[in-house]
Amino acid sequence: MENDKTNFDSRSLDKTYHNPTEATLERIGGKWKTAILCLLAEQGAQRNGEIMRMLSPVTQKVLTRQLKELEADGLILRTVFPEVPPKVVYELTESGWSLRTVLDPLCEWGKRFVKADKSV
Amino acid sequence: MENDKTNFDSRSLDKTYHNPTEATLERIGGKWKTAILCLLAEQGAQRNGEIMRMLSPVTQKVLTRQLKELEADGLILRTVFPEVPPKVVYELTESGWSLRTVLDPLCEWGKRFVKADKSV
DNA sequence: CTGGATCCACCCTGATACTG
DNA sequence: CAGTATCAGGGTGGATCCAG
Repeated sequence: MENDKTNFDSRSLDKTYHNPTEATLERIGGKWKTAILCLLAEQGAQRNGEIMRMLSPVTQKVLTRQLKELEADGLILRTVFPEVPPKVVYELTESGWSLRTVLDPLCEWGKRFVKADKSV
Repeated sequence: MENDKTNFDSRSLDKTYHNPTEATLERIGGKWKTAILCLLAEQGAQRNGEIMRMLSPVTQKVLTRQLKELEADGLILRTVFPEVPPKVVYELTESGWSLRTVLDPLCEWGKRFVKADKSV
């Protein structure tokens, strides 16, 4: 009755993809995931509060979920420092770093598209 | 009362993106869009029925919507041949072709991830 | 052959309030 | 500071029937 949060890590087991791109998009497709990954890639390890501030209007709950999913997919590493007050740091894993080959073009194309869109 | 279908092309006007990647993902993020784009990139121009068969369990309505959105975003070109029976051909535009720089890494990473996932 | 119209169901996101 | 619980809303995919 409390394992209704683990639905996101069951997809990688039985899912059949029509296209390899689906596998990627399912992992970075969350609304804030690419922003998180880019942030960690550019700024290095960040605390929860830092990420929250950088992503402006994201709520704690949603951010936590995105982070948990990213962690479950092995893209980021979550480290808890046993201190008071609590301190949690997120950073990219090796697999997360390998996403730069995906995120960079994604970012580049987005910038070009938006620019072209405005110039019309 | 009949313009409730144009909601998908209004996002590019007022949307503020937290990250350039969002702009890209919003255009290729549909469930079948990457598959469509990859298909058109690899197989060239295709008819509606062809695409439908290639993407197996997609329904006509959903496929049509994805195609319309891709067309509205200027990624594919829709050509109607005034024949009986009707013949409609979809093909990539220049902008659509430029997406290969995004789709290729997306595809590559997906293949590697799935493979690594299974090898665990 | 191609595409529109409905109705439906699910998932994801978001707002708020609360806990350690 | 970090995370959870609950509830509500919107978007999106899907099944089916209908039309040119």
